[in-house]
Amino acid sequence: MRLTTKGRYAVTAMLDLALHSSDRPVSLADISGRQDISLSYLEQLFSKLRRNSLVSSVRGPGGGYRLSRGGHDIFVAQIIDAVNDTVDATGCGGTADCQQGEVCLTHYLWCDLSDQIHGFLSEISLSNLLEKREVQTIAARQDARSHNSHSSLVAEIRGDTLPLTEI
Amino acid sequence: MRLTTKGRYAVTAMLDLALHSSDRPVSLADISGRQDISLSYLEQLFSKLRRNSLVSSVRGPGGGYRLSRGGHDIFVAQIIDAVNDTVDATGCGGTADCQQGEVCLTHYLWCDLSDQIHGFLSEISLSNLLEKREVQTIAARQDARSHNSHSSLVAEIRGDTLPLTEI
DNA sequence: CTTTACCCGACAAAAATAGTCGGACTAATA
DNA sequence: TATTAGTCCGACTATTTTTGTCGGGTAAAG
Repeated sequence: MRLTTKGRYAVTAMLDLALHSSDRPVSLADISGRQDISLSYLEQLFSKLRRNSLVSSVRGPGGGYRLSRGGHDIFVAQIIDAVNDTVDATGCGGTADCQQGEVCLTHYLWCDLSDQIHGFLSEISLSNLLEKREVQTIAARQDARSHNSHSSLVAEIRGDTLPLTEI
Repeated sequence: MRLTTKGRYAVTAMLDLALHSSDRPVSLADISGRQDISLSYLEQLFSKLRRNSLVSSVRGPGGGYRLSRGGHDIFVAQIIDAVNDTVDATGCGGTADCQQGEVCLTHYLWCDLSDQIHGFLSEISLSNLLEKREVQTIAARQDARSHNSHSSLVAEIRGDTLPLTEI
């Protein structure tokens, strides 16, 4: 599990897709214009997203992409995994022949940590983000003053009460 | 919040330090030998760890590094943050002048997601890992057969019951 | 049959990662 | 006091990943 700008771009694009989905598919040019991601880069990302059956494509004029299933069934972790093809992450995988036992221990440790984050992001669906985001959009227009009103968005989604100490 | 091998190296090294801490400080050469991380790279990492007051150093023969405070008070998130100096992460920070409102929305979305992960990793201390890891070491020696016995280490630590679907 | 889009592979610039090297400085100890 | 084991530090480099660009395909609508 890696967390880089690549995954962020993918999540952003997928959210844009969910946000603008209707009867007509959404073209990458539209997403590119709205989200300020280069068209060619979007093509690469969506190629992977399509191969991982997160989106389906429609070719020709008026074509574009659609979510392959409902936004409630597409999770942030799936999107990030789809664009991060190098799932190796550790060097020695599974049957690990790292020198002594100790190296393997920290290796396993990291895998567990990584898996936990994965599990965490597997709980947040596109719909979760979308629904809250719509509310947020309206709220942002209504009181365009308090710049910190977004700070517990995901916490609200998950119903957590984490204190989120000092980022 | 980024999640790369750099952070993994740092966490691994810090865990090694906690594991071998006694009256005498631990030299980087020792950690390098045990964890198979190049000495020079460790020097870079520990330079940042020291500047972030996660470790303290003792120079001269018999010198090395010590945890600056108890392992129960050092958290995974702090270690990862310490070695990832580029805390920018988003391009437009805070007062964001991204084109329209929409870009800012996904921007904020990602910040929230990132903050959640950060909060998550802020709950796991070095001691948490160390304690469980010792148990794990013994367990690994006892039944060196079932290769999947490590799969819910962190879940156990946090008392979660996440189903950890398909990694 | 032209246009609009997806599709695809090769290429490339830029950044981050991972590691090297040489030379300081510091303090224990022989 | 000379040696030695360690941290410290900056510069340099190689490799990989990110972030694209480019050129040419293919499919389908009008």
